[in-house]
Amino acid sequence: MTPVPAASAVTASLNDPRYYLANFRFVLAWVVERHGDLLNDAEHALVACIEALPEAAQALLVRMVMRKGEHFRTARLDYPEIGDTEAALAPLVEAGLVEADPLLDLETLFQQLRLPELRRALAAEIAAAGLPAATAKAALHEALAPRLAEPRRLTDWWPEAPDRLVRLAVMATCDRLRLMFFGNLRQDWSAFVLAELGLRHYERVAITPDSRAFGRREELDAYLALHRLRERLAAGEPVEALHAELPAPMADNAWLASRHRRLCVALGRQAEREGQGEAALALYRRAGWPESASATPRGPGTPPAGSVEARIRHLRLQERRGEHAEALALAEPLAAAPASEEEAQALERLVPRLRRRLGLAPPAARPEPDHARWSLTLPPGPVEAAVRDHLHDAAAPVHYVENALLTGLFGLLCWEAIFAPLPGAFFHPFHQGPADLYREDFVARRRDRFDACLARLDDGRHREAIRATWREKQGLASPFVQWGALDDSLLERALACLPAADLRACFERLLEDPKANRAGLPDLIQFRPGAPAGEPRYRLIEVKGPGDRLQDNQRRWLAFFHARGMPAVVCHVAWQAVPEAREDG
DNA sequence: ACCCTACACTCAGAT
DNA sequence: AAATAGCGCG
DNA sequence: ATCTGAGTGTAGCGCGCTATT
Ligand SMILES: [Mn+2]
Ligand SMILES: [Mn+2]
Repeated sequence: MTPVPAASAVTASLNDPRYYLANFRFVLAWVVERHGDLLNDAEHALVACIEALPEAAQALLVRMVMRKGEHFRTARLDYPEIGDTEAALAPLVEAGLVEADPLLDLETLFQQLRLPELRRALAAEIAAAGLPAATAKAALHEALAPRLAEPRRLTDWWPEAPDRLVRLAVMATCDRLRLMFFGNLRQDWSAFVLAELGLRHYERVAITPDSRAFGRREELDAYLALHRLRERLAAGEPVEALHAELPAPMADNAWLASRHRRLCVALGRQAEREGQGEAALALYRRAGWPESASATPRGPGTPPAGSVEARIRHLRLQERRGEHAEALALAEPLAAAPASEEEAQALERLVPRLRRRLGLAPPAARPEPDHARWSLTLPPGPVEAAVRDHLHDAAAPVHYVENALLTGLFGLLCWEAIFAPLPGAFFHPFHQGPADLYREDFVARRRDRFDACLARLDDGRHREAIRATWREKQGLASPFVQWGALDDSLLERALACLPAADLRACFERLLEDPKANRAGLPDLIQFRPGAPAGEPRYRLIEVKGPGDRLQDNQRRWLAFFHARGMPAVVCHVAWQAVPEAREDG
């Protein structure tokens, strides 16, 4: 085991005017050391090439890497700590890391030039198209796009341009390095600065040298391929083209297979919006019943391995298309062995609708909502605060906590299990939580650790354990603890009033499906420390204003509270009529 | 986990 | 021409 | 009237600059 250095120990001091270069070089060294076998020759050569550049050139390269897009006007590359931009640029162009005067399509030209510049550069075209001189940028682009489809260089688009334009040629490789380092593409170079500024604090977790996100180059390639398709989807490209390019899911990597399914669902939803019902169904089928393409369908009574959301969307789309019998034939086996509470809940709504449409006997009537209901009429305002203030009493204080209290207590009690240094869970200094938090086997891999943490609920040790973590880990990023939403008095009231058995039940439920059950908890909690013995010393209150309704995850938590005999109510609010603010007239 | 997540709010359509 | 969205930045 | 699904909006570090409408 080598300890991962604390984030604060690896981030460059902001007193260094080229702090960002120090951070970038830290990543280069880290990747070469730990992921060297995943780099091809060209990538190794690129790293060596960068290291051999003059420092000003390296710094300018990193400035470009950290900025948005690949194209830059040289006038916009003006950095005091770098000095002469042209001098710093020359070695980058020489080495092929930056392309001088690249071909630009019209869209890029419009991004790079300001409107007055475009009017000068394209004066002839604007006149030829008969466009008014004051045409707005978007309208100008739309009007000229058909006539100017051919890419040209800036020196051709606008020979009188006062500066040059360059293109960073290594952005894709830098993204790949970033992906190897972070194990995702949502984190970027700013993680270093935010940590250095003290805006983010991370737990230090020991890791093995071989602990990393990717074991094989093909996995990186697969991640990047899915990511590029997702980007094109977000950019508005029609689904048809993307669907055709969808790669086969990676058979031996459950994480990447799940990312593949999520992309299928996203494509399916867009296909629905585009009116491509058949394509949407095919995508949902692919994500929802992934192994049904092979010749090994699972036996009856076993839920499919695919995405619940994909299956439900498939059924709903079939319903909308009038394919009720086909939908029911798929739905009934699922209802007999749902993969999760979410799926069961969705099918409880779907199957009766389908059966009714087909003239079949409705299934047994669903039980009525079994949570307590209150109704209040209050003066208008933010609805949760209105109810909190209405119910609040010195002897029965109310806190507006939503998910923060129960997930926070869980995160504090189970800190050691969550941040346990398992292989593949932590591999850089900027983890909010373990990388495998939402994977199928997250809990199974840590069962004993979680059991040990929860065992403290059985003899009251949990209180001191939670307080200790609250003190010692204060402010460290955690997927469960929102530090700002808790305070000492809330914590002490919760520890005094929440029975350990109730906490244990909630935490077990969280562990059954951390992703689905981490949300949906009621808005308010009221503590009654002085309640007579035998009466509950807390109650949970979900507030609903006019026009709001319970979400699925809220209903599932309420059903759970009811089944466990835990006090939870839904409080429906109506607004008091406000005396009309009269206008003088 | 800033194309994600969580929650409330809004609208439309079915019953 | 004031308001605003997006970006760059530490 | 009630239920349901789908879509939208807000918020995510905070500040200053700038391009655009
Ligand atoms: Mn709420
Ligand atoms: Mn609510």
